[in-house]
Amino acid sequence: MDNGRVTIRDVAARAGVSIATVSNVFSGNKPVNADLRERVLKAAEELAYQVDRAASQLRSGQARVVGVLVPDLDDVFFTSLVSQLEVLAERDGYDILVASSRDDLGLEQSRLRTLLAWRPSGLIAVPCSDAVPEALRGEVGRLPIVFADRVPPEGSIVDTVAIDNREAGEIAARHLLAKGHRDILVAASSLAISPIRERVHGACDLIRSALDREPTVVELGSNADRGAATFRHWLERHKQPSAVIALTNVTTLSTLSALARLRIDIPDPVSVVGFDDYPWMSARKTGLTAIRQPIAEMAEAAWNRLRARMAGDRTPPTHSVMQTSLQARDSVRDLAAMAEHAGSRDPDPLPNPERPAASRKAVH
Amino acid sequence: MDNGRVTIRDVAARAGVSIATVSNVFSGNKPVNADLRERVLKAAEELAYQVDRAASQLRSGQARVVGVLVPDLDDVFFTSLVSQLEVLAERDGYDILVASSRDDLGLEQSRLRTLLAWRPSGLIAVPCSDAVPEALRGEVGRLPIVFADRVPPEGSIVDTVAIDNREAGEIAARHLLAKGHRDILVAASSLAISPIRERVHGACDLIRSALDREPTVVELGSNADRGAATFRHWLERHKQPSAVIALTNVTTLSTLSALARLRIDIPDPVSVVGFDDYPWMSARKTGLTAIRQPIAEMAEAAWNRLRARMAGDRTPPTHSVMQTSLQARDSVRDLAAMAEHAGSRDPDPLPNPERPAASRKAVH
DNA sequence: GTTTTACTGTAAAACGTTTAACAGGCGCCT
DNA sequence: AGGCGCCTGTTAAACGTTTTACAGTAAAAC
Repeated sequence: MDNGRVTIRDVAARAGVSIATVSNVFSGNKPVNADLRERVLKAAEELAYQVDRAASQLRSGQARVVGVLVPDLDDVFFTSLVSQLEVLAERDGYDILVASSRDDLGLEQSRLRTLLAWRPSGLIAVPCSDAVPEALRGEVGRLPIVFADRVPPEGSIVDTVAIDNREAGEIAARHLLAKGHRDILVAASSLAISPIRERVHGACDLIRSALDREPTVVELGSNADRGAATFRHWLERHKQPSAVIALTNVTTLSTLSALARLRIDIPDPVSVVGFDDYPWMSARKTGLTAIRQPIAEMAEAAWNRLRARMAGDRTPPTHSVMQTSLQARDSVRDLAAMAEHAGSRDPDPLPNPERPAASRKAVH
Repeated sequence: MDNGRVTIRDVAARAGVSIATVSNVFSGNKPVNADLRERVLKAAEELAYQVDRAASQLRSGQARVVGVLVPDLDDVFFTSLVSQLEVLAERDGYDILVASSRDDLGLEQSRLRTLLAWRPSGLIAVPCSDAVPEALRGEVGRLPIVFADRVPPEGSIVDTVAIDNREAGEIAARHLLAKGHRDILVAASSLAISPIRERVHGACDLIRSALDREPTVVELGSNADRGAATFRHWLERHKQPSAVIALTNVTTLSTLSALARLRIDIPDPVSVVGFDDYPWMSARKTGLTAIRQPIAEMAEAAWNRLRARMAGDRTPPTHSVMQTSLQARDSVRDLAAMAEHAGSRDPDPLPNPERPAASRKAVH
């Protein structure tokens, strides 16, 4: 109380006990008699004592803080992830240090280094490349690490949580094919990002095998505005597709912006399947049909894995793969039904060859 | 190198210097000879040494970490703020601990306490009530604190950064009045939040003085989906307004969702002025007219204030007030022009009595 | 009645830094 | 030549905890 910061010593003095006892009361490491505990808590309350985490961590090696690294804090997908993780961490008494790599490998390096300097109990990262970042090399065995969303397709040396990206692409493509679309454009953010590549492959392979035709792929980047400009440009000098699959929430935005700007309506003449599921997607006259990622479940899976590792689990890395599902709304036109109608065939409005996408995880 | 964690001592040994020298090389507190510094850096490099922030902070009292508390990490406005702050913090060599109060006073208390336990160098908070949170009482003089966005209207004992909420409401109302709207509904998130109250007052006062009529105010809460349901309910049992002012990005979403669900078009029969400026607002056929908050500038102002305080500034608290501006797009119908046209008067399509809203800050 | 055992509390030694106090070397001014 | 600063480096003492080793007491076992 002398200089302003009240320490364990002040509390001990006021309660008339040793500092070890105060420590035991707060850390719960050793049992302490009920009335003594009372005295200590009372003294602490009166002095507004708070254990100093730096000191505590220095001595014990236990940090109760986890680092969270994402590529972009302006992308709702990542902030949703962070939001969920914050809740889970808080529930378990952890704090989170968040850092953004802005999709830059150099920055990722340095952000990771500063995160590691805190000696966190764990790390959840959405890396910006396929490889394990250099800064993490030395830590792989030691520090609990979970990679989320962007994970090397061939499995990894650390625990991972991601969706089935290939399937996500397939679901989108299958839906459009079922609705009779044949001229499908695939809008990706960047093919340099492996999960995006997977989604593209999922969509393209399916389309190719169904239509025997190679679908066009455009890269719109990770910025909504620039992506919109790019896509507008593209639209102005190419034949209009009958449908576009946007493989990212940002590319969805880019796609919609460009179409809006060119006054091209949805779903006629152009249908759209978007990615992710956010409130703005249903806050429009023609609600957006989209591939839903189970973000909450991903966060939970990542957190649970991290918890297990932090609790000492030394089993080989696991790779959780979550299922995506199609949230059907109004942005896809049913060309098939129209064709049938035109040909005055059987009514049978929805010949639905889609398989129901269960949203549960499969652990390898 | 023995147990796995490499310390300053290992580096000192390998470089053949004292630990103080190593410390000086890394902290830069005292100058150290060029070749010695080289030796030290080389040794550190080889051992992959990283200074332990807990130990460093314990001894020096310097944390190089700031706490960031927001009410909701699922609200784009707050995550945008966090995103900007992360960039600024990174630039200046700080890390950020982020916590969400989920708009709950009790949780805010406990989150603040755990943030404070880190002995951060500063704190940027968007509090969930008007008052200075209990947990911060003791820190007000000591710890650099900046409140953002939600600040007590009468000024505060800590530095604050916010927009001119009253004016924001006025700008929205003025725009609608200028466009000939007379039946204006004000959609707020919660009147318990003081900045929202201010925005409501700004809009209502202006409308009242222009029309001599009390506008209706609805509270839609801070969750987009629940707000949409609430608003839908409201719309079903009240006379349809000619325009809606949504005073929050979330209420904007709620408003649009409800209208979309009821198949009510925008801007005819219902015009909408939204809040904030996000990509999804222009990714629609009728782009959304909205009140733009200068988030980047707010973050910068908050950070600069915090930096100054952290550098020892002891002057009385300042209160930055930023200007909002109207981003006009297509969601407001010009009833005035139509009326004129109908009366076959002068063409004069845009009698625009709005004052241009400069977006620069004023410091009190 | 003495020895174990169990239980609680304490003293003191860490933890890995920073920093105050100090020491040695060298140039500079009387 | 001796004294004074300045520069650079070292030693050792913090910082506020946790934790190990130990001591004292009471209950249980012999």
